[in-house]
Formats: sequence, C-alpha cells, structure tokens
Amino acid sequence: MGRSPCCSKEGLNRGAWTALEDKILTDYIKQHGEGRWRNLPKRAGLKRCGKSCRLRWLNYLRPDIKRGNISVDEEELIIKLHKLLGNRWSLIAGRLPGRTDNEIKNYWNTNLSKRVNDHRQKTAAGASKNGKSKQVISTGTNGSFSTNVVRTRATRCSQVFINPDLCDHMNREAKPSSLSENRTSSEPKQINGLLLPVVSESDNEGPDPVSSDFTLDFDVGEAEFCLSDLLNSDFCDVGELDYGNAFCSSPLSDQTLDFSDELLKCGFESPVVGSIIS
DNA sequence: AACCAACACAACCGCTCTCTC
DNA sequence: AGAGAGAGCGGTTGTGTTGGT
Repeated sequence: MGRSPCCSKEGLNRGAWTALEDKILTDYIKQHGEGRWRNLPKRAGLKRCGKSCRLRWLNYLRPDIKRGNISVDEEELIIKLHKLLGNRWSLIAGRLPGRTDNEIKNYWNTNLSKRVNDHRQKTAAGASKNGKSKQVISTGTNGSFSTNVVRTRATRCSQVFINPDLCDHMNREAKPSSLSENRTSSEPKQINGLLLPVVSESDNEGPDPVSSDFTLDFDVGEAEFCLSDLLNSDFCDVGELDYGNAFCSSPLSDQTLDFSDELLKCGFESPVVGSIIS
C-alpha cells in the first residue's frame, strides 16, 4: 500500500494558527461538519494541510474541549490508565472527557513521566536495600518505561465476537446475575464492575450457523463503563500507583496481557478490552 | 536588564489501518 | 484482490513563556 503525502506542502501556511484561520475553520466545520479533511482547506479557503486542520480542530477548536489545569483526579486517572494501556494516548484521552490525546501526552511527558520515574527509582532503591529481587525495567525514550500493557490498535469497534465458552466462563464469574439468565434484558450486565454490552433478542435468534461464535452489537456509547470501576475492580486491580513495582505488583498487568493475547488468538474481543480500544 | 535554561504546549511528521472503488 | 484515499495514532520538533542567575 503506497503512501501518498497528505497534501502538497507548497504555498501552505505552517506553524501557529491565527485567529482568522481558527474562525474560518470553526465556521466551516459548524456549517459542513467534520470529515473530508483533505478537501476541507481548499473548500474553506484555508492555506493549510488537511491534516493540520484536523489536528487544530480536534486539539483546540472543538467546542467540548476542556481547557485549564488537569485536576488531581484526572492526573490520577491518567497514571492508572497509562499503567494499564501504556502510551495509548487516544485511549487514555477517551476516558477523560474534554481532554485530548495531545494534551495528555504533553502533560505526561512534561509532568507525570518524570514524577513517576522518580517514584520508581525511589521504590527500586528501597527494594534493593531490602534485598528484594530486582526487576529489569526497560527504559524507553524520554525516560519512560514500558510496562505490561494492553497493546491493541485503537480502532473503531462496533461489533465484538464472543466465544460462547468464554462468555459462559464470564457468566459464571458474574455474581449474582449472569448474562445468560438475562440475555433479553435491556439492561447492560455488570461483571466485576464492568458494564457488558446488551445482547438483543435478535442476536440470540440468529447466530451464525457455521460458526458457533455470535456477534453482538457493541455500541461503545451504550456500553460505556465507568473506568474507575474497571480500575477498582477485582478483574484489574490497578488501584495502587506503585510504578516501582509496576512489572510485578499489578495483577492486571500480566493477567490482562495474557487475557488479551488469549482472546486475540481465539477470535474473541473482550467487551472490556473492546470498549477501551474504541 | 540581559541572558540562558527549563518548561509547556501547539504543531508537524511518518507510519499504519480501514474503507471504498 | 489490490490500490488509493481518508483518517487516526504516537513520537518528535518548534516556539513561546517562565524562572533563575
């Protein structure tokens, strides 16, 4: 698949956006909606690359952008999510309403990575003092370190395939209600604090005759679960922020990785993982 | 007041993936 | 099936601001 430049860069403005450009872009998008970024500059009369327009809109001009300092709660959530997801900024941003991936990435790089690293070093020093075995932690660029995180491509997820065996397993895990008992209910099912997508009757009626798998519609909006529930759930206990032991202390790290790998292998995409991915 | 380093954040770049034809 | 367009993502860079000397 060949890669073509997103646009001819000749004669285009670069660098900081002017108020006028912002206004033109905002007005155009209000009138015509988002999308078709490549053609947008020409149609709107902007001397900008379509990519640049998209970025400007998404990171700065969107009306739902929350500006201002990142709160302590948000910061805590970012740390937890980073521990869970790694540098999946868009996924992290998706759980922080009004925040953009760029903003979170910048905030992490300038504030949190340093703080977390300091904390990690302190903890590591303490651990070695106590004669604990050392964990080898790979260090990435800008001093960040890698953890066992869910490495998935962030893609739109409108459907999930669920292996009935796995589903049954999850049902058994669910207490006190189970999915199978309430398939026709319109209420999302909660397992360990996670909201699972609703399975409609039509879904039950028409499983693929060839495959034993079935598909259920998975509307991210409807199946939205509260991340703090996820983070505080037994399923993935990443409540503690001890990055010093991030490699081994969190049950989530290993479990999630194994879980997701397993799921990918058998064609299952977890509602949990799926909704994070989306 | 001038200089410089560190910081913060907007913007850019290259790559990958999905969708459509 | 394959190619190209469109879009999204994460890493990096550029630049304005702030604080220290």
